[in-house]
Amino acid sequence: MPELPEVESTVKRIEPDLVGRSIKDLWIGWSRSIYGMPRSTFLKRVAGSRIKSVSRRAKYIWIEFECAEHLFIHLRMSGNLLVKPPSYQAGPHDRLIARLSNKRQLVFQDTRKFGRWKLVRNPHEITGALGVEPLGKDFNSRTLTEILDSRSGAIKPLLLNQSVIAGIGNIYADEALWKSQIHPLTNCNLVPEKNRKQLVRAIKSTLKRAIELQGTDFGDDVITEGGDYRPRAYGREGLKCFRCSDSIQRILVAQRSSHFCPSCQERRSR
DNA sequence: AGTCTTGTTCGACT
DNA sequence: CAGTCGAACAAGAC
Repeated sequence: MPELPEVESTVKRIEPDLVGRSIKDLWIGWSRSIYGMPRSTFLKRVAGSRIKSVSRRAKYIWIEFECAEHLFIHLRMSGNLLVKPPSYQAGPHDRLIARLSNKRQLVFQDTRKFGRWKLVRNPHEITGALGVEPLGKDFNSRTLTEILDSRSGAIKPLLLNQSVIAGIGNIYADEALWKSQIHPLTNCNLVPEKNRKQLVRAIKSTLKRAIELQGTDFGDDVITEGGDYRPRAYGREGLKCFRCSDSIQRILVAQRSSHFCPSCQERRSR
């Protein structure tokens, strides 16, 4: 399940193969992977235009063309992007393949078909809806405090709200809360001062560490490959907490499974 | 064969 | 407006 670290890793991996190339043709295995336009329109709009940059904003891969078109790719649950040699033949989970000017192929694999490619002229159409970048300078204990004090609900759904903080998903939300010892149901405005500083540090360090390790690997996930990050809380229901050896619990918070240690993540709410 | 799980977005509702 | 809830998306595990 690609979140910010997996997206960042993907960008770093494919960027060198893409910059300076253009898209010559597009093979479509699942047309709904392209958001809101037919292949012909997509090709017409980027025809002959070289890729200027490949970057990341939140969980989006952002490909900018010299013709000032912007392609935003969201991997959702099972998406992955790979650059393959000219001889590569489409596999069963390949949904889109862009043939590049150097004959290599940008392959979009997506078992569950939730991922999307969206081409826009105005990048603000996508980025305008996104909150602060958690690894950026303007995410710090002062800005987090402003956010927390203006909210009444539980902390966990806030961390997942992309219009507030953009890029954290279910895995790293649980990880950051475990690290800063905050119960997922704690009301935002009741998070103690000292835990707020810890939370900012926990979010940044967890995301950075996961980027270094190229994300999290789940044996049961078909596509998401590689990563060496090992969760402390997420997916560890019934296993021992690495801090206090109590048993990690799983509960539903805003319909999302949330993993935490009942002993060292004290609940402050109600 | 049916149920459950998974992350995100969106619309309906309180 | 803030927040919750359910639906929808699709496939795989059991």
